[in-house]
Amino acid sequence: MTNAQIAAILNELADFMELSGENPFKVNAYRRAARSVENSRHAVAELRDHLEELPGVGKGTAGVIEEIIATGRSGQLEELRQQLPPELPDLLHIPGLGPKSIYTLYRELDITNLQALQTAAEQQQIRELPGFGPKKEQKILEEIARFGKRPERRLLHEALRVAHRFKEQLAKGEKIIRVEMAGSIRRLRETIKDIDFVVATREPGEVSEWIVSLPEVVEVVNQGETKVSVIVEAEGIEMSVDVRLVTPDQFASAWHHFTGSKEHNVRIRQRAKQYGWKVSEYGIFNPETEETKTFADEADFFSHLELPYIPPELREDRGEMEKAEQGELPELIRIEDYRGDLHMHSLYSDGADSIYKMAKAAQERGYEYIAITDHSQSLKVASGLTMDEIFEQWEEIQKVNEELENFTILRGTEMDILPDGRLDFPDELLEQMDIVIASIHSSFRQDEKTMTRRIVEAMENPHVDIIAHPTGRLIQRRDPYQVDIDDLFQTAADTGTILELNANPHRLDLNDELLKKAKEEYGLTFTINTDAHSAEGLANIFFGIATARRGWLEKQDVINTMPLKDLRKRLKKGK
DNA sequence: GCCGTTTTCGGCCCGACTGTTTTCAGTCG
Repeated sequence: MTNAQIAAILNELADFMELSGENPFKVNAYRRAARSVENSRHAVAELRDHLEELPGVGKGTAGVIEEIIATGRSGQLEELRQQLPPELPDLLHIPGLGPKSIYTLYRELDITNLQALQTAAEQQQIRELPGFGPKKEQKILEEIARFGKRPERRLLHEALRVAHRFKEQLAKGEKIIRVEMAGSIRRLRETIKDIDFVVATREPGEVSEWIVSLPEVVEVVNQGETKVSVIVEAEGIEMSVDVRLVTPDQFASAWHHFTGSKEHNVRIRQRAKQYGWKVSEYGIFNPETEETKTFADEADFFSHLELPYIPPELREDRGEMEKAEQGELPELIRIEDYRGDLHMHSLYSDGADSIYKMAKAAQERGYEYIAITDHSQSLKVASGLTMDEIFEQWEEIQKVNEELENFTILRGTEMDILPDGRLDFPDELLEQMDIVIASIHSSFRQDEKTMTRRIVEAMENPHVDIIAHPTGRLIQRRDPYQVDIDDLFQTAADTGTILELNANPHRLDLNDELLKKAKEEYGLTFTINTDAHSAEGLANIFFGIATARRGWLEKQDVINTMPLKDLRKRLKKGK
């Protein structure tokens, strides 16, 4: 039983309890316990009688968790499933419908699923219910029509393209004093549901009118004095955008508030409460003086709560508040610390650019070195290199190296780990390489034992320096391989193998949570690489650094921050 | 159901917006 599986059952339990009108604080307690299980650094299934040490887990939820671990199920959940239609929680995904409305619809009209909801709305039955009306009925129909059409979440790189474009537009507003991104896009989460902006202005009414008139706005969802919600189309992508309008002196508080996360904000409010203050998007209210304090910037805001500045990427309530209180926040890696990209492809395999062009582009980015790591012979779909082609490539690398000043190209390979666990090149070749990356590109569906064995054996080879994209997931497209991640981390620690954070925005693999776990529990070292297939692809390092920061990585955790001499030493792995 | 440097009860983050009301409930972030 994984933490995620246990948490999923607790969350489902919370959904059903909410729908059956259970005390909201109780429902919230289950959600909190679920989150705590999910974020635990330990395998909760192994915790035994230490369950109640998890924050938000007490006697009651501990009992439920024990039952889930022992039987894989929850009697309470089964019971609720008997009492309520099993598809009812699906309706919670319809925007504008919450537990109260759904329960009313079920009780009064026997609506148990999406289809029944649509039929009832079309037959104008919903408008007759207390608390409902024609407008709500219409909105339900619109949301059903939209349901599943637009992807619920977009990849960060797509969302950022839309956000940058729309921000440029907003910045042109005459009455707009300042505009910044907030929400999950500012925290650089790997996927984004809607884009948040905070705008400072003294003329909110006028600005709100102006925003909805912008050419990128294709639909106005709602519009008030302090908030405008619209659908924006830019760069061929439609996304929902929320713009919050505040006065200039409220800006810092509002920016923090709308950056979230929700969970982080809860912790901030709880801390303020210890001083007897109330935090809102407008500032920090002191009931004794009846004054609302506003702030020059976010650092000022945090400092009023006697906290150091917490970077947006950490604001997830994954331990940042505790560390901030103790003055032990990590000094997160920055893009300026990055000296060279160690995983990229050239024309020799499936890349679009020559070695020279890749090197030149890297040099222009301020790098000191790169590694050319084309695919190996078995990966025929990507024109993997035979040994003879490798030797040819080395000659070209040497030539370009002589041509470029203060820059070094390392001889590397991204070598396939074959389905039976063998490596695609013999040791005699590997030992002549400057850098050897091993990775999986075939037989993704092997069972956990086979897959784990396959990767572990590759790490045990003294010439394999790096495992690329260690879980193989493609965000929202392909699940990770079945692999025992703790085995993998332990072997990396034992053998000195470096795990990659692949910066491709579709991969981001290892992800933020696994990075944090690998660092904290196993003390691993990482490499961040773009896996670029063209010179432009090198720019994706932005997403790698973003994910590394979300995974609490510091400069010293990442080999790409080392000077070349130290890097070469680190790559020896006891050879 | 959880929690406690206001500790075993009585709170639990806070405010905006919408659609339904005629003073507010439900939803959302």
